[in-house]
Amino acid sequence: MTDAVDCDIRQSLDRISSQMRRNYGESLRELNLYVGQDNLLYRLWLGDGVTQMQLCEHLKCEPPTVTNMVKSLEQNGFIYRKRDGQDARIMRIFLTDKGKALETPVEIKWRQHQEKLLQSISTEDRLVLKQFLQQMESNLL
Amino acid sequence: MTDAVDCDIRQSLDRISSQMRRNYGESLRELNLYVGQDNLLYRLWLGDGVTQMQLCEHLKCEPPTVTNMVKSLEQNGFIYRKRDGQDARIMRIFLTDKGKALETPVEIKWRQHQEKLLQSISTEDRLVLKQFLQQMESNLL
DNA sequence: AACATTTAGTTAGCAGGCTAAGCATTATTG
DNA sequence: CAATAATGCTTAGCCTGCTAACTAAATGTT
Repeated sequence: MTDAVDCDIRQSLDRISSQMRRNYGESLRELNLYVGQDNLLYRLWLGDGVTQMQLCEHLKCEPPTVTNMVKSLEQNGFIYRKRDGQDARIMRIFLTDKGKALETPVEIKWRQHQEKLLQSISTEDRLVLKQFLQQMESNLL
Repeated sequence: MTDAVDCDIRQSLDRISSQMRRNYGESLRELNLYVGQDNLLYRLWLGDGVTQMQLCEHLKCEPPTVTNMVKSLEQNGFIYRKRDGQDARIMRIFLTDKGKALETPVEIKWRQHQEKLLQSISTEDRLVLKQFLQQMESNLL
């Protein structure tokens, strides 16, 4: 009995995350971005000149992933890389004007997507839901 | 105010799903499987000789993805493909003994993973949580 | 019967994501 | 000071996942 419920929860989470990714990703294509790249840019909008290791931590992914994402974003003219003067191992990542210009349109898309996800869930319920999610999040560590 | 909560929910979902994928995927590597392949096999454990289109529907993904997954699983000896006698366009997918043998170990890993995710959440709370997730799921369609 | 359309899968090429291995460069330590 | 270790990043190769364009087979239509 409880098994059926548990099972649904895990599968439901899977379905939600993949559908979220699909929908949001599709929406981002209108800005010439791929899903995930917005999160890298988000870190840069908070502050430029960050190292790739710092991007790793923010994105919670491995260095090769960041290498690839940075390469793609650079080729599309959203960011540029500059070797650090002090430490020649370090690559610092900066926004181009094109990259800066995306902040507002991405935020709009993000809000739209969020609204769609949470429609018809009251503010109180959202708080309850948030608790559950935080619980699961810490369970996974 | 509400924005902060909403934002946390979306990000929380993202973090949970990627962490789930990482943890469960890592666990599946012990069985020589990649995350997602278990779901394809799961469909076959319910019944063999399914077409790739049916696998698409079950996995909720596009045909090329199934082509790749099937190729990989075939190369690793978990499944085999057989052209349909009636309709030569159709490829029917069958489990090998090696593929059949994975059912129990995968189920064990799945349960372990599920238990970890939902630990310290009561049965009643799980039901409430499930409602929220189903609401979000239908919101995305 | 001949042509057009739909269906099932494949291929190529791209994205995010991973591991393993390698390469500089910097820091540590004998 | 020289050998070693740690750090930051890249490359190669694999995974799921996508779209666009293709092939081959079955079905519809004229």
